[in-house]
Amino acid sequence: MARMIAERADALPGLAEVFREYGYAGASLSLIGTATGLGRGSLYHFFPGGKQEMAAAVLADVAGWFDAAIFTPLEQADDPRAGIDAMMVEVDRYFRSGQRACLIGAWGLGATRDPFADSIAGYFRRWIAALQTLLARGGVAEDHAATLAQDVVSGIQGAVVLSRALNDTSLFRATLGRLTARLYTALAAA
Amino acid sequence: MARMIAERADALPGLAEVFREYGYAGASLSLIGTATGLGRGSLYHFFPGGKQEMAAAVLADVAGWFDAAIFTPLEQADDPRAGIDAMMVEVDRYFRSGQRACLIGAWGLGATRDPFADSIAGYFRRWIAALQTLLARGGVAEDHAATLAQDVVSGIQGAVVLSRALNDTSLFRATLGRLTARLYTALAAA
DNA sequence: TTCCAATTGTACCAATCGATAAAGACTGAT
DNA sequence: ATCAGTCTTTATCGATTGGTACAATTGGAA
Repeated sequence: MARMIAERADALPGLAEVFREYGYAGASLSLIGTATGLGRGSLYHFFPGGKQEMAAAVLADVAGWFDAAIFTPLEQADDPRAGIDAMMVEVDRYFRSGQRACLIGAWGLGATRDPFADSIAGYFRRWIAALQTLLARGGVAEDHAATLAQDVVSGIQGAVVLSRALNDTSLFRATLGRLTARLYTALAAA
Repeated sequence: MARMIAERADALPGLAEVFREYGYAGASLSLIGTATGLGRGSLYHFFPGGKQEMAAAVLADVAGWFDAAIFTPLEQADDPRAGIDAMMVEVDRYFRSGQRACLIGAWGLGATRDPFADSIAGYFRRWIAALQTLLARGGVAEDHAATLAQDVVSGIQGAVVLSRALNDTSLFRATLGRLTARLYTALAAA
C-alpha cells in the first residue's frame, strides 16, 4: 500500500489550496484529505503536529516560493526595469490575475495570524525590502524608494482583494500596469 | 429570564467582531454566544436562519453603515476636497488605522463569499461609483476618475492587509495620506 | 389580575471536528 | 528470506459543531 512516491512536499499544493479557499478554521481534515488524496494516517505521519504543522508548512512553502521566484530575482536583477517586469509577470501568474487569494495576506487579517504573525510580517517586509533595494540601485532616493515599495506591495494586495470581490481579472492586470508605470516614472526621474 | 431589552440589532456589533476576527467557519456558536451575550435560544430566535442569516445580517449592517457614513456623504458633498477628507477620516476611524480587518474584503477572498458574492461585489462597486461621481463632479475626466477611484478603494484594502500584517498603524495613515494627495492632484489638474 | 406574545435557559440531537492507536502493506537493504 | 523502517488503512476517541425542541420566565396590554 505504500507508494514511496509520496513525500511531505507533494501534499503542500493541495494543502495550500484548501487553506487558501477555506481559511484555517474552515479547512477540515476531510477537505484536506480530499484535496491531498491522503488519509488521516498519512497526514499525521507527515505532519505529526497536526493541522497547525500543516499550516506552518504551507506558509513556509509559499514564502519560500516567493523568495525564490520573486524576492531574490528582484534583488539580483541587473536592470531595475527588467526586474520589475519579471516581478509583475510572476505576480500576475501566481495570483491568477487576482482570482487567487493571497494566503499570507488573508491569514494576516484574522485570528489565524497569531501563531504565524512573525512569518506573515516577515514575508511582507522581505518583499518591500527587495523592491526598495532595486529602486535604490536604480537611483531612486531612499525615502521615496521606501514609500514606493510599500505602495506597490500594498497595491498588489488591494488589487487581489478588489479584483476577486468584483470577479474582474482585467482590473487586476490594469492595476499592475499602473503600479509598474509608477515605478518606471520614479526610475526615470532618478 | 426575558430581558425585553434585546433587539436583533443589538447583537450585530458583537456578531460582526467575531466574524471579522475568526471568519465564517471559525466563528462558532459558543464564540458568538460569548461575544453577544446571548444564548442559543435567543440567537435562533432573532436569526431563525442560523449562522448564515447572522452572517447576512452582519454583511448588510456593515454595508449599510458604509452607505450612510461614507458613500452617501461622498456623493452629496458640496466640495470634493471636503468629501474626500471626510471619507478618509471615517475610513481611518472605522478600520482603526488598519488594525481592524475589512470583513467584506476578507470574505471576498475565500469560499465564504459564494453565498454573498453579490453583496460583496455591490459594496465595492458602490464605493468606487461614489468616489468616481465625486471626482467627475470635481472636473476630473471620466476615465481618469474611474481608474483613480478603483486605485483608491483598492489602495485602502491593500493598506488594511499590509498594515495589519506589519502591525503598523502609521503605515495605514501614511498610505491614506498619499491616496488623498493623488486625489487632490487630479482635482487640481482638472 | 389575567393573559399573551416575546424572550430566554436548558437539555439534547446527529454529525463532524481534530487527533490517536494499532495493525497491515509495502519498500530497500542485508 | 528476513528485517527495519516507511507509509497507509481503519476504527475509534472525546470534544465540539450547528441546530432543535420545549418549558420557564418575563413585560406589557387587556
